Amino acid sequence: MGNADVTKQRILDAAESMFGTHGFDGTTLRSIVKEAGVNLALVSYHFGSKEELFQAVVARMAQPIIEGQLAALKQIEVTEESPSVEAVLHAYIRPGIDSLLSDDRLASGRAKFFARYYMEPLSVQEFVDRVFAACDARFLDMLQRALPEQSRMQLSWKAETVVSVMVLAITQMGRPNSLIRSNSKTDRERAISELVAFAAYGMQGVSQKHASDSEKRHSTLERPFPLTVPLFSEQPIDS
Amino acid sequence: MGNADVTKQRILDAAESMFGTHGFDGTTLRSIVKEAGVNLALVSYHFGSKEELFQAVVARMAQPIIEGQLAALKQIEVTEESPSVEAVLHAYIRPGIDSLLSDDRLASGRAKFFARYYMEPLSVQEFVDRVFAACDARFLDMLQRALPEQSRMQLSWKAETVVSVMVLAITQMGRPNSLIRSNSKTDRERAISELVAFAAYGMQGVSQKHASDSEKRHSTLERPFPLTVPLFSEQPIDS
DNA sequence: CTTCAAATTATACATTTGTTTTAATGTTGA
DNA sequence: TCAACATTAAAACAAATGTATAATTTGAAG
Repeated sequence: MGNADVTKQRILDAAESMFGTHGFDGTTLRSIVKEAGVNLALVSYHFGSKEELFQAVVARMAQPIIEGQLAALKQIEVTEESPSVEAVLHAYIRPGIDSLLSDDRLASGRAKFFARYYMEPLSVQEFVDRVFAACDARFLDMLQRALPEQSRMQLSWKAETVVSVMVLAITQMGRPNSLIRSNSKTDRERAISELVAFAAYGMQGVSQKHASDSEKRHSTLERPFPLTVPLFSEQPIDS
Repeated sequence: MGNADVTKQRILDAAESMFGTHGFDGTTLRSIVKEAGVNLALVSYHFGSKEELFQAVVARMAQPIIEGQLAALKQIEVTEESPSVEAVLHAYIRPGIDSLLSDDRLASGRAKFFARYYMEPLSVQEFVDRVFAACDARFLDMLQRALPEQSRMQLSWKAETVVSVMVLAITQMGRPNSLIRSNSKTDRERAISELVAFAAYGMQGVSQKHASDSEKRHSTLERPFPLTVPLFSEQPIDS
């Protein structure tokens, strides 16, 4: 019935906040149900176990992010022949920021949760990786098209870095001297712009010392700017 | 006596690994003493409590990092009049990477621990912040000298970002497509160079949209490259 | 109103946890 | 040798935890 769904959402809300603040092991089911204002047994009843509840929280949070990212990537595919680094990064970063901060009531806990589960134990990390794997792979492909001169390995660790930076920004939101001062539209927009700029510049950074590595021949430092690299390689991203 | 110190180090080693892998709440004292091969009561005997043991682990790990960073910063102060962004970042990143990965036997667990406690609950984070506060403040001051046109707020969140990126690199060490493939001197050197390059470029990135903010007047994008504010000799920061 | 399955509650239970204690044994320097 | 420190073993304990169960309430269909 409809009322059961309300209860499930209440539990998910509380779990999201608690898991984010105290981690998986540091969170007790009793603290969750207390914050949710429901009975302890309802967790088992609706979700089965603590672990399944955790997975439900991840799934609920990941869905709008992934959907937004895929939509933005598709938008780029159809509108731009050769996407710029900024465009790709923007397509990746904006849905993350917007989704995580959309619900004012949940923004803080949601940010903490998202940040935390990137550092959780292997089992948790692998689960999260699986959830985002398909979307991240497509993002990486697009990034490769925008930066064809960089090796896959370089792009890979830099892409992970972008995620980490984005998560950090959300986590620190509201703290003094943080990038996102408040969860307002204007602050979010500025943050997205700055994050994209930071990441785009960083992506272009190639070590001089080891620039003669096996995988790459050119250092972007040796070439004139523009960040935006013209691109002809076709290979459309399949569906 | 001397033997007691050995025992304490054994406990600290095991605790470092366990806390890193499973977090504070996810780690039991019994698992620690089992891995250390000592008796359970010795934790209370030598450290008092689980929390005090944790603090001891943090202190032991932070000390060489902070010492290395301060030494490198001092080196810059005396040798260069106007330090480059790269030099400052190098002074910050190298001691972190080197210290954390110096002991092969502990490298993996130490990296995990270091990465994890940046995402731990408020109480833990505040404790860690206190440990690194003085050193980080000096780093930020030096960075301000290298990038005088950027606001303190911008430098602050970007500096935090540098830490996060460094930690991420260490955490992912050894994984496929990660920046640090193995804990060898050459891989470390390359990683440091690439991290510095990434961070230095990112530091220069300033959002175009909001470049007319109250705090800053110039966008680095509007100026001709070079990233490097005058830098003549990249002399090795030895140890 | 009755019925009945879904939803919720209160309670119980077995485990694990951090911590402490007691007793015995080992180690080391004076 | 003496004495202080270090280590081990075993046990105990209260508190907290995830989970399971039986009882109760709810709400809508018949």
